[in-house]
Amino acid sequence: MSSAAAVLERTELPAEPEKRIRDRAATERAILDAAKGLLAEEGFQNFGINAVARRAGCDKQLIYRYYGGLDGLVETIGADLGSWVKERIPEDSGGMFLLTYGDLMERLALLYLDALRSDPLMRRIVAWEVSENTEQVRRLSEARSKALSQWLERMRGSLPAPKGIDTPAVNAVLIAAIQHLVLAAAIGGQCAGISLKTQKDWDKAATALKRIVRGVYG
Amino acid sequence: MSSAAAVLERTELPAEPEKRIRDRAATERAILDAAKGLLAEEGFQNFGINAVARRAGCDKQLIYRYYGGLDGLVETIGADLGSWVKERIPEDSGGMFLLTYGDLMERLALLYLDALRSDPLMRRIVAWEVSENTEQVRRLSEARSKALSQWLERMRGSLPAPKGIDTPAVNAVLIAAIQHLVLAAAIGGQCAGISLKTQKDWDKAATALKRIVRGVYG
DNA sequence: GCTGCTACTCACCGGTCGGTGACAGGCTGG
DNA sequence: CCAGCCTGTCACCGACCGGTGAGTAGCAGC
Repeated sequence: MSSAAAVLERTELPAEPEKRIRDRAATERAILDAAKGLLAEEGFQNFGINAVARRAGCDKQLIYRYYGGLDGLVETIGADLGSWVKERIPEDSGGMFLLTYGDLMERLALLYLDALRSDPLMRRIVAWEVSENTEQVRRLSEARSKALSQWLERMRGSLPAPKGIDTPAVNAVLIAAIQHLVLAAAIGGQCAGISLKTQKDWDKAATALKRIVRGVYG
Repeated sequence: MSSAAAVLERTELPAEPEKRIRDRAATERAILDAAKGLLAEEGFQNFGINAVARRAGCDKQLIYRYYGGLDGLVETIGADLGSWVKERIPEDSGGMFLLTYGDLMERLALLYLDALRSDPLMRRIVAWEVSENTEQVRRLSEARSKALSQWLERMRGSLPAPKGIDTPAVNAVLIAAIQHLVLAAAIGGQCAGISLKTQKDWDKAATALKRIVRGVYG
């Protein structure tokens, strides 16, 4: 074992992440970013103290010190979900007037579909929610659903709900459908027999979704 | 350490599962049952060779020998899913005539909802499918979707599909909705803001589902 | 009784997990 | 200058993981 080999190995390592030296804020950020990235890329299966510390390039002890362990870290991620919503709320109505409840829900469904499709972290969190029933997941779930409902509320504005329809139940079914479609697609590229890989596939799914929304809400 | 203590401990153990002695078939069955039970009760998180062997009351070596490891065992579980369908297919039409495609899909949606609700193993498998993308899960997923599609096909009979509607896409959305509702309910007792605990909650969800089906298919 | 096969158990491997305590080095207030 | 704090490192713990090789109990045929 020559020192040359060691040097080679070192230089081969990808982008030695610029040693933070005694900069707590930067370290905390690195840990949080590592946690979010890891969760988004690997899922909750391999999400653990050791993995996060490895990815953040610091000692796991710091995670205990700064966040009080994995639970605190997850809670911090949950607290960030509020900002997720804010980033993704389109403030305008996309240039169209939402005259009816059907208009609103169609737009909302399609927006939510795209938002979830383009956000691996959120997808992993949703998958986590339906797979494990621990305290940390419950808290995360609560944060997510709160963020979502705020989003819905904001989109809804002052539009009156249609009479004679249990809108919360119907909307829950729609949301459930969207979430499951996106989860299944992200994992296996298909759901219940239809392929969900290309944009064309997604267009068909979106059309079906629109048809369903219009079917109930007109 | 007196032998009395050992005896006490032994008698305290729950239902010492009647030592199978050199009965390979029984051992194989015990392993398979343990695997299914463990998966249904604990989920895929803690599903491993050691846990299955512990529950089956035998050495994990036997799992390697008889099933070729966890993968083979999972595959065997998948093969059993066909029988799951057969057990749950109501051969009659529930005493009603299914005149339209809407009739069929409504009945099918409600049946699938109840079937999933009452089968923890199937729920865990669905949750697994949207959480992990390994070969074993893919195979399991394939077996499940095949069993499901056969079920649908059998229910459908010779009813013509409505024109002008992308029925596969619409049905996929419906199936997705059902699966996600049941998964979310089984974990947290709610989904997208509505509670899913009591039978009354489920009635409301079922009504919403019916309304949606009738909205698209008439 | 001996041989040989099958069913089965045990002990151990390397590795990773979450978690903790001790310690080194730099910065800061005095 | 030094004491004390803060940041970060390191070594280590017990538990569990999947996986393997060696060894043991029970039964058949001869």
